[in-house]
Amino acid sequence: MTVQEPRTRIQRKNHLAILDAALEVFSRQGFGAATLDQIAAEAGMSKPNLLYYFKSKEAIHLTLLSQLMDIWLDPLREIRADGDPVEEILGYVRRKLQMSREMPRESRLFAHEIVQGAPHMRPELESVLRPLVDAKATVIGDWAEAGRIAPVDPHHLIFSIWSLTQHYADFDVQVRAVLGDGRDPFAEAEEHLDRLFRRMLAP
Amino acid sequence: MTVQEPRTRIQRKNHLAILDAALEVFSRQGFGAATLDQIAAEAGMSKPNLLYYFKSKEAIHLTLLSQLMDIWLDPLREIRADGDPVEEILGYVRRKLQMSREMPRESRLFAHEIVQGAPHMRPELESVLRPLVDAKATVIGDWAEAGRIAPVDPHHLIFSIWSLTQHYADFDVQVRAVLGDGRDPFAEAEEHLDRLFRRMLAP
DNA sequence: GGAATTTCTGACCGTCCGGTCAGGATCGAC
DNA sequence: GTCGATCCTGACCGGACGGTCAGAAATTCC
Repeated sequence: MTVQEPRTRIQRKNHLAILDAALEVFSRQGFGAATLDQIAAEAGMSKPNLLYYFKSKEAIHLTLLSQLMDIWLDPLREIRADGDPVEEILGYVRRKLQMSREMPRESRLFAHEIVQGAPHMRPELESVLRPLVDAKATVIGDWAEAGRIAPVDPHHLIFSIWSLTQHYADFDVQVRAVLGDGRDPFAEAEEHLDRLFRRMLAP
Repeated sequence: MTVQEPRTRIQRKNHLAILDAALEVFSRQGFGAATLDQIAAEAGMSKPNLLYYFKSKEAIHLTLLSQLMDIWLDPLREIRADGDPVEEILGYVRRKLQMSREMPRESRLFAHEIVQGAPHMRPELESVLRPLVDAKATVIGDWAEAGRIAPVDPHHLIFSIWSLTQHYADFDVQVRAVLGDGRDPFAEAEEHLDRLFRRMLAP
């Protein structure tokens, strides 16, 4: 980011416009295939003006990714050790599926980054993602040991939740091609996943 | 493809070398971000020579994708209506997970294509994927109605199998970053998914 | 209303991209 | 061993790319 804390009204507006346009383009095409001209056009400004606000294509991408990591993990942070185990995990599933529905661009941006080997995010995977997952895995592991949910590998349970929910955003085209028109993939997914996890976790 | 059925020994060798190199590069970077120079270098030949065998970058990509669709669906085709329901579905899960382990490049190539909205595969999703999935969904639906497995939406069950197994190939970097060194994600996944689907499907 | 600052633009640059081409090297059949 | 077909290369092309720059337009502040 060129400017750390946008001061003027115009700066705030254009920063947002650029980041939104970049999210649109990066999530559709990936970082490498996206072009500054596309982003500039999507944001309704000229390329040099775009580069007045962000010093490079990479800078835009990094800003998006760093904002994303926090948003992405919030639903996981909400899991409470003192809640009802099944309902806590099911709540997490529901929140994650809702994010796939409401923020599919963010999901695809993340997918692009990881599929390509996380060239810009590897450090944060280790320093931010892993500790949080480990903490919550401990909570889940304790629930399993106490017999409050069925025995399960907590890390792989979390992977399962990620993959099952993000699938509906990242592979949206495939899901809709298979289901055909006139169906609501996300509504069906909510019921399906609710059933799946209730069965899986019932002690 | 320039040559429909490679005749000479050299043609066969170079075709394979190019397709393997292209799979490597496309699966890492996606179609748009990959370059012919990278593919040529990976295949150990010059760019003009590469273009002697395939008439364009797109032609290589399309060849890979059309080969992929068949390989990809083979495990699904193997599901037999006259087998034991739970074991048939678990066999499918196992075969699919094995593909993630042994063919992660193919998995990622497919992921890139779908995440980007399937610009080259949309027709085949409708004409090849959907009919096959519908057929197998009918089989699974019959099993559920007969009470031989628990009630489940067959299409979403198939989506679940896809997402849970492909996750270990496509998001390999993330899985390993979270699990840390010295673990075998695929071995753990096999046990985890076996448990998950047995619980989910038990009548 | 005018100076200072911020915002914006058209023209441009070097590089890399997908692809072409003329011709040279190599191979296989006889 | 020679001759035609196949295989391969260096040099090159037009276009698109990320990014720069000098200066014009708009905004802000007094």
